[in-house]
Amino acid sequence: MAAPAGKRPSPARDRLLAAAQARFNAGGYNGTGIDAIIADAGIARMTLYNHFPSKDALIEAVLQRRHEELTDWITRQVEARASAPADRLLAIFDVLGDWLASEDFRGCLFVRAVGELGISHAAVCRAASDHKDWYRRFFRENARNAGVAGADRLAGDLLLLLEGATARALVDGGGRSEAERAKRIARLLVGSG
Amino acid sequence: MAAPAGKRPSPARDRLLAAAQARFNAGGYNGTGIDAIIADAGIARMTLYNHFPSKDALIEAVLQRRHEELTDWITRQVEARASAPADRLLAIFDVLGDWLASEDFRGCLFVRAVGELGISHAAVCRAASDHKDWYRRFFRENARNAGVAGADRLAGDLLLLLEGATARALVDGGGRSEAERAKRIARLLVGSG
DNA sequence: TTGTAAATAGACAGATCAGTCTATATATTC
DNA sequence: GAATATATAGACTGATCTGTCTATTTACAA
Repeated sequence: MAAPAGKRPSPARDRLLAAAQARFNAGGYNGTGIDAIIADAGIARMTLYNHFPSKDALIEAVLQRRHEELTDWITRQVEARASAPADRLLAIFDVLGDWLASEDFRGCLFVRAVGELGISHAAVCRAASDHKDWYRRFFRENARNAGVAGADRLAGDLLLLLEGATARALVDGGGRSEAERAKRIARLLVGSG
Repeated sequence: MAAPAGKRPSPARDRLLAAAQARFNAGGYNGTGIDAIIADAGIARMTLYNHFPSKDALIEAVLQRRHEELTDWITRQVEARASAPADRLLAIFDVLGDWLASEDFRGCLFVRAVGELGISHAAVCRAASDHKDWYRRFFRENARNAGVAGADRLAGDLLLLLEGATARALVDGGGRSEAERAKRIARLLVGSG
């Protein structure tokens, strides 16, 4: 059974990344030990280090996995809810509401990674920046396709709203209503473009 | 020389809290060890534990200190920039810009504390919630005094903007322009009240 | 001066951490 | 069946962590 140690998919690697993501989400990065992760994943210690050279590398892989998982989910959810670009600009806030109101919501893994590890971890900062850029592109392209003037500015505005609702939901809960609040403001911005 | 161990001010206690705040800001809570803090503060290990029973208690004290420091500074800055309630609703975003653009800005210590320590630390969650509530009250009272309709809703909206700009600045920098972005949206919301 | 309380340096305990090593087991491919 | 590669349990290292203890020193107050 192949797998060049850290690249290709494998059952153990999948369980490892899933367990690590759940643990990091629940307990933070520095607050989560390797032992808890491998116990959850049901794998041996060396299996982790055969796939990843270090905990830092595992964190980066978790963020990459989270990026794909989250953007795929959002894309599917938005497409299922709206087809017109202008509608999709707002529909993403309904999807956001589902996430913020979900049981295990604990804020954005990327923002938290920058806050906790930050400065010294260039790869983590880049992963977070790339992830947020995905939303910016989502907004900008839908804004352009909707014929909205000032698509760049609008994209930045909507990204700020999305981030704001996420942070508010982390600290004080009420994720659904914070997402609705963001959506209402977004509608105003799209309309007054 | 008095000081009932953990309550009243003392030079050592002040230096300790200042050093702890700077270290937590730069390296996170779990990522910062006691040794680094006492070395920066230039105090003995036991001096810390004479003032605070645990690292957790120190963290809570740092958050309390930060709350007073930050809200005092914002109050003074806003009052120096605007006197009319309606103007103060927007002036706080200029003050925010100064903070987000400052050298050592590393996101909101309260949001980061919830993200990193969260769940298990009730006192930390409460401190963060209380801190954010200060902004909400600031917005709400100024909105009421400005005669704006729907002051409660507006307060929540402006708080979301403030939080969004802060998170955006942490991940991608550009604090000044993110604060200006939030201010522009805020102006729209205040106007369309 | 004498009494009281705080601050000091530094050793220490006990736990936990990331990461390494070994020897065994398992499963696939030729 | 033989060869190859991965997964396994678990011991182990060395570092780091929070928190404790002791013995000394400093400094203020009566």
